[in-house]
Amino acid sequence: MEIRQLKYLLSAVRHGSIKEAARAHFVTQPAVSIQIKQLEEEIGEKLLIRSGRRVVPTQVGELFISHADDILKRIESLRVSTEEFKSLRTGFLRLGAIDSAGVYVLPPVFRSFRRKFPGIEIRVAVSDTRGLMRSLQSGEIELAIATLPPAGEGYVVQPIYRDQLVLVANPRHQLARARRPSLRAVAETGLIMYPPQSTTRRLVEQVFLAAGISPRAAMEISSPEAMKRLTETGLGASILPYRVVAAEIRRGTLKAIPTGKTRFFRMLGVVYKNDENLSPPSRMFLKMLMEKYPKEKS
Amino acid sequence: MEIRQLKYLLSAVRHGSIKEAARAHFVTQPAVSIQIKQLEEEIGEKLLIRSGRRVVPTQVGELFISHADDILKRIESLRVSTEEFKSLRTGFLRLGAIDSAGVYVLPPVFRSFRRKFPGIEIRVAVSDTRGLMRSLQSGEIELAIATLPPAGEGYVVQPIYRDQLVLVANPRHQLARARRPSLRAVAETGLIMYPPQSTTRRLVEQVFLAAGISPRAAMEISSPEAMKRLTETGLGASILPYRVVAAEIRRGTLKAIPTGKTRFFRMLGVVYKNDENLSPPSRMFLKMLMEKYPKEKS
DNA sequence: ATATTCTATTATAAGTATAATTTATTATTC
DNA sequence: GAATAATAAATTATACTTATAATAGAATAT
Repeated sequence: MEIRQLKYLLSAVRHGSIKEAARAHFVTQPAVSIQIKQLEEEIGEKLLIRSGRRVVPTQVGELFISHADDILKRIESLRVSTEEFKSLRTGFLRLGAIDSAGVYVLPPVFRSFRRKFPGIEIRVAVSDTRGLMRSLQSGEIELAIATLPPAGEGYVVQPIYRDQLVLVANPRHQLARARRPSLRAVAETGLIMYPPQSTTRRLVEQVFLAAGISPRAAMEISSPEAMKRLTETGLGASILPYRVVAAEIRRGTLKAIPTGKTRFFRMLGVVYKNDENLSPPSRMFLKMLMEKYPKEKS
Repeated sequence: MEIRQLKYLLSAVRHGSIKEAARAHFVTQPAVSIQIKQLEEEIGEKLLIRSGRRVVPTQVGELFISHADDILKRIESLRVSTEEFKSLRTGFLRLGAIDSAGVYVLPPVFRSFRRKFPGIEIRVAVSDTRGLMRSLQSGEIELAIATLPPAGEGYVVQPIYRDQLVLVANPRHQLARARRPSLRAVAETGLIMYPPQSTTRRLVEQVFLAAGISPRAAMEISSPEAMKRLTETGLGASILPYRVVAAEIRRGTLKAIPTGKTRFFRMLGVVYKNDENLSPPSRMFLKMLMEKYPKEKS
């Protein structure tokens, strides 16, 4: 049984003529005759009664056309759904992001994506870079906005945002009262830091290590918001994304401490498995993301 | 888009492997690879992610398999329906019925069944309910039209006909001459009854027992026609299906004796093992029977 | 750990077999 | 006798097979 045969049969019954059915499908009359005959042979029953000027379905023929009509409609519906999917009218966008990307980098892109493709459901998983890479590997998400460089091979990595980090402390903290504390002084004071596996933690440590200093962690916690609160409380200084603490600095509850020509920063980037297998929504989101944050040098 | 392609795709996803899908369809691996690739090219989207050891569907792939599954199920259902239809062109309908069902309930259904399916041979075994249940159990018949409730478990039972029973006697019988005989008088007069194992006998006895009376059997015989003849001869009164004695009452050879508010009746119903295993002719007969005698309350 | 086989799976290429279609013709029916 | 469908033979298209290459995990050694 072939889709073609069902189409021809349906057409022949609808037109009441094999000749017309053939014309409707842009084939010759024998093509239709043969296909219908094959179908009849396969099921072992006559489907059409050729009564001279018109062809009419037998009882089994009736059964066939009612089912066939349904089947062909469903095939058409599959076609339509696929087109809708391709044209981004429906579907899912599954991505993951680190905390601060979810808060500062993505929202404007989400907004314009939503406006352009209101039918697509956006699902964001927030985790640290390591967790994101795992989700990427397992296929839970197709895109990850993570701290660069991510661990793992075989990924496409595109930097999108240079995230400035800044040393902050409670204004009455000893570092805040110093004129311009040395890197060594900062290291010895005890910092509130990201956990050891964190990419940002490693980046920060590398800056210290380049100066031959090994920083001491007064406390470790993974949430930047929590780090901020603890720092405000005066538990220690911390090195945080500028955007996370910008409001507090303005308000005066945190003080930005100058670090001379030593600059802390991290690159955020989008990571994905490979171009070929991205779903249309992911592909589109990636495009819009790159337009918003044109390629940065890492 | 071809049925074959949908089958291969579905199979590849279900097995998580193109190789296995090929094996399941008794073709070589490239056959499946190529067909899926063609489908992908036709719709312009990747359907499978070939990630080494396993293949997994893309988002569009998911969409496809859910629709494809449905489409293939419907094609299968068309096949099955056709086969069922074909099998109604020839074959046997084997059923059993109690005497009065064979005479009064079934004939109109037989008539229309015969007209619609002239190629099917109808074989009716007439027996009492117990005998019918045995024949049902052994597979000699697939349907039984019996007195409810039938003994035995694991049967589907559908009531179809409320069979009114009536007390009759020869007009010169002592009960016939009484104004309105009491139930006790009837019991003591000695009745011509069905045999003790008969369902109808038990139903009748229950009515007497409910009034604290135990009826006496003047004679026991299993055929209602015989009971009727014996009653006409004046051998005793009997409680018989109204339809069996309607003509005799009209003719005056039997007299219907009023029993006040005590009403005798029995439910007739169709009994069968279970829906799944019914042959197409039986299924069709059952359908026509239920149309003729829409569901009754027992 | 890292690099290097090994193994299992999928993709590609070329040839073959199968099946669909066309052209030409014959049969059927009103 | 006009119109339509069926059949036959030839052609074209396409699905499949065999053989081989590419690829990605897993296993093994360094």
